[in-house]
Amino acid sequence: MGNERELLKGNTPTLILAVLHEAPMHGYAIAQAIERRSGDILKFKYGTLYPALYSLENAGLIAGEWEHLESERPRKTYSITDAGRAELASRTTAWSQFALAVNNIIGGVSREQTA
Amino acid sequence: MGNERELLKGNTPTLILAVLHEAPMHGYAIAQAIERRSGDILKFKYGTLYPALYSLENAGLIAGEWEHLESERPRKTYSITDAGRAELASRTTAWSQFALAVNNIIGGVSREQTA
DNA sequence: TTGATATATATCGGATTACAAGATATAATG
DNA sequence: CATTATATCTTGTAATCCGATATATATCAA
Repeated sequence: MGNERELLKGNTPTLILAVLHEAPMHGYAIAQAIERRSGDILKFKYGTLYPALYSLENAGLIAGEWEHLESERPRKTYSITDAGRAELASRTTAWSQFALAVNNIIGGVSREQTA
Repeated sequence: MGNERELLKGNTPTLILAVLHEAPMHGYAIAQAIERRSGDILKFKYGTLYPALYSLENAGLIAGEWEHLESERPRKTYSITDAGRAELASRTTAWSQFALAVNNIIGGVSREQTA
């Protein structure tokens, strides 16, 4: 029953939008950015990442463009769209409310532990 | 794409263990306690609750006992076990780390909104 | 040359999870 | 009598993440 991995569910699009909100990036770099910024707590798997990118692009929240540079593998760089920024705002609000609600319930437990 | 419901994924057992950590309760009361304490942000559905209770009982993290009171519907009251308390501690730690990691990534966005 | 490692994208199937919907049943209230 | 609140339970569906696998290039070491 120790599946902390389930915690990620529902937050993948939020995290992708959040890193693209600061700079356009290609898939591999997005995964690295999330890992680095989370202090290696969140590890993005490629079986999760790429389908999520297609879904976001399909929904018009991000826009991808292929780059064919010489002496490098072709890669697709994504940028956040206006719709994506609106979605991000809505999702960060939802996350804050959710996190607050969870803390209200488990708060007593963690207070005990640190006491 | 507006499924905040997915946020709950993986946290259901944590929330149940957290409320049972304070007092034994039967299923219906657990759902109410979570709703109330979350300020009505978290709404527990019974198709989620009861399977989760069986799973937790099966794993030895909670213990259920039927009460057959006169002039009342039979109901099953659950208590948290020692193993459940250990699991709760582990899960609250995992949650705190996860929430911190997410905030590290989306933090910039919410700071913009409140600025 | 060969092997390992890092970069980079992509797909499929399995497992887990939450929820909607519906069934069942009692007590209290209008 | 009808409705609402209480209380438990099951089934099927949809969503999501991840492991595994495949492809392909560049670099570095043995």
